[in-house]
Amino acid sequence: MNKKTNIRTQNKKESNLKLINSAIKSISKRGINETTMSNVSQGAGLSQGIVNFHFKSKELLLIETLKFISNEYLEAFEKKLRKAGDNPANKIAAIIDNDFDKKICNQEKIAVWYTFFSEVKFKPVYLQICKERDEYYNRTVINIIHKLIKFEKNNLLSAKSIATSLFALTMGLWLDQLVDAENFNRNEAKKICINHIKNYFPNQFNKY
Amino acid sequence: MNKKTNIRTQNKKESNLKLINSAIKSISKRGINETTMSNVSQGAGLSQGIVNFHFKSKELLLIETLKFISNEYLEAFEKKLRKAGDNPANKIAAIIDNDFDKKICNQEKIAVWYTFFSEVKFKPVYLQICKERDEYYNRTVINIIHKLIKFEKNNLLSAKSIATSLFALTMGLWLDQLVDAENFNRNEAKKICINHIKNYFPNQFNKY
DNA sequence: TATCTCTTTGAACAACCATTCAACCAAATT
DNA sequence: AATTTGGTTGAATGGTTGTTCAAAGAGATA
Repeated sequence: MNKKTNIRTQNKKESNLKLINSAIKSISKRGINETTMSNVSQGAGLSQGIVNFHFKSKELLLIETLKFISNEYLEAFEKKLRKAGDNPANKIAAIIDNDFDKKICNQEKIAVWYTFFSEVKFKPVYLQICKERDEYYNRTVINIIHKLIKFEKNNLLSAKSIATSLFALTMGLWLDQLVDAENFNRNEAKKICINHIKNYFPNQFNKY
Repeated sequence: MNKKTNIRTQNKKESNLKLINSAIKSISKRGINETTMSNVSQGAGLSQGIVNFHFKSKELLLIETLKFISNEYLEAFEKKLRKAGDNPANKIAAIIDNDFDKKICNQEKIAVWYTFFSEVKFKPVYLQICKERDEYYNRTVINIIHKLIKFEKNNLLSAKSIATSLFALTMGLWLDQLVDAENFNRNEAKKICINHIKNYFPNQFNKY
């Protein structure tokens, strides 16, 4: 029988996904320390020992969970970029749009991101996964900003610094959603980012 | 005998401080989950049961630790502001200077901040302490920006939004020091912040 | 249908760690 | 000097939780 239509393989994949989603929910609700194997398996509607069967250990489950949200981010990022066409200003706008899209930027996911951020200093694996995402973002943004600079000289900051600043601004606004949830506003956040970059390239962002 | 010169009271205070500093070190090295009472007491050169005597519980030690770095931040913030005089641009520059001062912005302290940030969602006490700091920062910055706007109309964003953006940018750059430690540069970070605000008020920041 | 393979169950286990506390000791009070 | 007060010690305790694994169940194979 074909491995892809194999019911067992399919079920296993499903259980895997259920467990990761349950882990996301639990981490965002309780944090990593108070997320237990019981929590995760119960949340997935499965039994105690199952997480160890699927992921070997709690640590490996956490790593897969981080990889999962990282991939989710990157896929959405690429998709929005492809849709944006060739215009560099539109591309930047698409990236900002993606970063504050409800699917990416919501209490649950942001809480999970920050849980992992807080441990990158002593968990090299977390650091590597986060860095890969960051570097991909930065490389992409730097390339776009080079094009913006070509059309509109900017003598205040380098492309690299502007990319860093946009990324930092985004991460900081994400944090706002955790610390100041009631006042956080997705559109306001987008506006802040757009204006930030518009200040460096007023002509190319005049329609925003 | 006067309570302030009382040797016991003095020693107790010293032990308290030693324990909090040891907690900061341990959290920044291992995170909260793997910071044990043994770790903390040993790091302070004291014995096992002592943390419970001083702080009642691990949770209360953590709360005091967060309060400690929060106060440290606010005190430095106020001090730098007082020194800056009345000019609003100088005041903003002083705030940025403080945020990336080595005493405030270093791997150890930032790691601790982010550890607590990551738990504000399910630890109301952490949230409250972080919020108090944030709100103080924001109120102060908004007031200064109102003055900047008076002298130099800005029709892109409100004072509130500009304050939010500066704070977010700062928090995001702090995060950079954790995730991209090798490339993080204190002066570059300052420059990014200054330029960000300079873009909104070019005339008042022309000397920066 | 019978056998084999892989997933799931859930009880048992072992390790870790926050907390407790009786005993000790040094400083304060009388 | 004698007594009281209160900070410190470190071993013992108890609860929590990640991990293991034998048994069971369900799908694949022949």
